[in-house]
Amino acid sequence: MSTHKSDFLNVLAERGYIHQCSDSVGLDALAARGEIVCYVGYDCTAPSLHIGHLLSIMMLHWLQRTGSGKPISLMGGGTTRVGDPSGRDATRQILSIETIDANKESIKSTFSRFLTFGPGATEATMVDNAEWLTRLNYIEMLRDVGRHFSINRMLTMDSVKLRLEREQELSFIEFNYMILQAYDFTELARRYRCNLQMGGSDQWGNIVTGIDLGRRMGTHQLYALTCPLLTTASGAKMGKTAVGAVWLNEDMLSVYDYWQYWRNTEDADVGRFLRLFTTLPMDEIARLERLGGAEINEAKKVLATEATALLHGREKAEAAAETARKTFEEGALAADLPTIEVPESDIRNELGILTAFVTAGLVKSTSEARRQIQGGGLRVNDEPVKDDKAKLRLGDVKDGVIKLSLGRKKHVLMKPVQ
RNA sequence: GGAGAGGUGCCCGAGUGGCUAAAGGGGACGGACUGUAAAUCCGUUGGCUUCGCCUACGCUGGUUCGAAUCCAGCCCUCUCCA
Repeated sequence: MSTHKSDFLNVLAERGYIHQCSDSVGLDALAARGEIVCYVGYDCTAPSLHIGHLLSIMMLHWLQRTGSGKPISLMGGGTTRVGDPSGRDATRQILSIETIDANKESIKSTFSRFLTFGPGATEATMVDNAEWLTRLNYIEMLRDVGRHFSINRMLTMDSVKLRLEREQELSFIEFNYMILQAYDFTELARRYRCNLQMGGSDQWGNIVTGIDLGRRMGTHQLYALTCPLLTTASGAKMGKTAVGAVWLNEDMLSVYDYWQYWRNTEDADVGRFLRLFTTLPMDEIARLERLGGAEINEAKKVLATEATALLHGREKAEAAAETARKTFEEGALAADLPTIEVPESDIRNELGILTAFVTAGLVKSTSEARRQIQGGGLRVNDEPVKDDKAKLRLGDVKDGVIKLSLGRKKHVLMKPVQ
């Protein structure tokens, strides 16, 4: 099964991370000598990375873990000001510099969970391309870099071509994105002897453009490695939950909800996700994958706990598992469920059921609450709500809380406080 | 700058004066069935102090008893031409 010389490529291959590679033989040789310096770029378009970024982070993790080289996580403080058109139908909203900087700060912490930072040969580094991109001079840039780009070829790149075919606007600023990303690659090659860029399969064009630019500008040989764009077995894009995107920052998605996301994996995805999103040994994964029928739920729990432990730490992951066990398997009240506090006087004065569910954040509006009641989707202390004029009273408080539920899976505890 | 096409709810898309809170589809949410899965079936999908009221079809005005639908101006997108 070991088709490569290096642990790095063997691990990536057997776990299913590899989509395309510009030169796997050449890259394998570098990896075997531990000479890879690899970067992945992350745009700062939101205050948190999400589950879609996880694959490339895991690849950096494995690079470090196999001792094959040095990971660099590049914050796109500069490129985010331009906006990547790849995989986008419409122009990105141009973000303010303050927003980008705030996002950048908020994203950074995620990496320390997966990578060890430091000056060593296999220790990770974090850089921000604003550092060099914002200092570029337009005319110099055109002369030194721009002359290496052929518009003819740029127009054939998917990120550009798709826009044009769909008759969606592509602004000049976006058109420049790939030039900046290509330039980043050469800049990192110069500064850190970076020789590999990884990313999602939608980044292939941008990365290969960078390799090309490197050759024309006389850097050492550069390599590209992309991971597949993930969808679930039934074809849906990954990363959506009831709550919204699956964020990696804890303040945007609770550990419990993150655990739940993995727990609800489709049967057909369990093996694949165990390989991609946990670091369990392959034979253990093979064993879990063989579980059939209802037993596969055990594998899903392992997946959830392992994946959560990587991001949030084992202690929190196990607490989430325990909360889920109490809630689903015992039907008991788990104190760790999301809790909101309300003044006790509100409940003493009888809180309207509609308002209560809106306050708890389970529904967006009282109208939605009404509809959910009609459809039988709201419960108080596990009893279905039948009347939209019902009130919460002090008598509903059990063990200090009132349990509000939307559907079978979403629960919020309402806690009266003085 | 000129000519033409177009801007509808989360998205796609029908609708060319009242029966339109706006067909149909997708997505999403809920219910049933299960295994906290998938598939399937059913329901819901603007807001509120909900047997009523308010807000909504790019924006602003106008015509009309009545406008998403007609008129005027403006903004934006696309195609062709200069």
